[in-house]
Amino acid sequence: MSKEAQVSAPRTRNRWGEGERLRGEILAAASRLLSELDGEDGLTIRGVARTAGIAPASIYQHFTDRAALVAGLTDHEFARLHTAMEAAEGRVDSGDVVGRVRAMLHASCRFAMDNPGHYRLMTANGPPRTAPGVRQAGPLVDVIDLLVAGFARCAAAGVALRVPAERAAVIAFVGAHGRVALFQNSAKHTDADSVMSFVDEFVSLVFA
Amino acid sequence: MSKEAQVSAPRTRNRWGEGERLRGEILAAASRLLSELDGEDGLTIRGVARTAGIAPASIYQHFTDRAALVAGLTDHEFARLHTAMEAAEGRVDSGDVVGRVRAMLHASCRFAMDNPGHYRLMTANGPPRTAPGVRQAGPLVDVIDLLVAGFARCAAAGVALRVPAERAAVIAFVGAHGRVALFQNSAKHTDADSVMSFVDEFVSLVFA
DNA sequence: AAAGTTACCAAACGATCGTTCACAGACTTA
DNA sequence: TAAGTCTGTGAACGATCGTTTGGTAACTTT
Repeated sequence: MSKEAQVSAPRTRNRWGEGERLRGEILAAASRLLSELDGEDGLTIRGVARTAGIAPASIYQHFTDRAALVAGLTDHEFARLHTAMEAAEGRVDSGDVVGRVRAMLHASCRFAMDNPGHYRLMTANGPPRTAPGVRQAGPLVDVIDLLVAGFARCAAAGVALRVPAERAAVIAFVGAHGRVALFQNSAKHTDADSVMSFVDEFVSLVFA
Repeated sequence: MSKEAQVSAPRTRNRWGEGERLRGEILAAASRLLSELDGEDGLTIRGVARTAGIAPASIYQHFTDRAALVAGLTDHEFARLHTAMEAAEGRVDSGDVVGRVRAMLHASCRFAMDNPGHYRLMTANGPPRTAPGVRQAGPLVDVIDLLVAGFARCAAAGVALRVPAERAAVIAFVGAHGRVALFQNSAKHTDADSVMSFVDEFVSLVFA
């Protein structure tokens, strides 16, 4: 990886009405950059512009400032995680309700382990300000709700839970999250499978 | 918080042979700075010098560069956590082996919730490079070992464990860690007590 | 008192950063 | 063809950064 990303072609402009497309390219470039230099440092306007092959000024047509960029990137990555979990769930036979929950958790772990920089970004920054008293919202809660729904389907299918579905979802997610965090801190990253089985242990723990 | 920390007195020099003292002051200042501007950004050489009331150049007598500074700060904070856990354990009657483990976990959670910036710094950066094959070392493992010892003492005292002490320690720590991470992401930080009871739930889970 | 050591700082270097502003090329409409 | 709009840039601004260099004042030794 040299210092300069690439000088390449002076970039083919987007056509009319496709100005929004650059926004996606910027987010993709930021995502790529975050993979290489993990840690929120280095995620600079100029750096993103460099890896996207555009001028720094061009970013300001889509993001008002750097904070908006990282916020947009965070949303983007949460959306990726969300769809990855849904896709994983969809690949499991719909009769296997427990397997579907496990699949979602596995997908979540794999995402976190494959994208440590993104995961850190997603968990490091607090949620958007919400009015007090109202139901907590935000992308993280959406992810957990996915699990809540999964556990609720288990209960509905006759698989007994030791705790309410909401509680089970938090336990499983928290266990997976913590185990992955421990994984990130371990020098040997070869034991990815053990993370998965650890998560399975947590899941089987909430069933009666 | 104004931009300039304080211009105050031009600082009273340390006496002979007490040059090492500045090192501690630097770490303390860095710790303070990390509390106010949490997030590893802003933890700059110049910023630390500012809050310590010294010149940026003075830092280089104790830390070769910025990386060494944050490494030193990380060690410093891990040591703080370690002693906090030991102190909490010591405050519980030594006959109450389970209570001592719980006290350590509670202390760990409180530290993490009280010092989100420090906690992030400690968990964000991987461990120091260790030769492959050898026992994993590093401050994080030392903290977990504290829990392993605590659970082992439970087993030795006749309190049956469902899993080996090492496993129990990881489960409890991972649960606590994940729950705290979730807490950090929640907008309402008023439910600190619920974190504690959640952790207790994890602990009681590993006992037969 | 002279020499040496320690503790610390002022000033500057080059680099990078976020952000703004005026402007240019491609395309559409009139 | 002329005017207007959209998509993107080049160049510069002030600020901050990490780090180095060459010192100075205080203190200890001789």
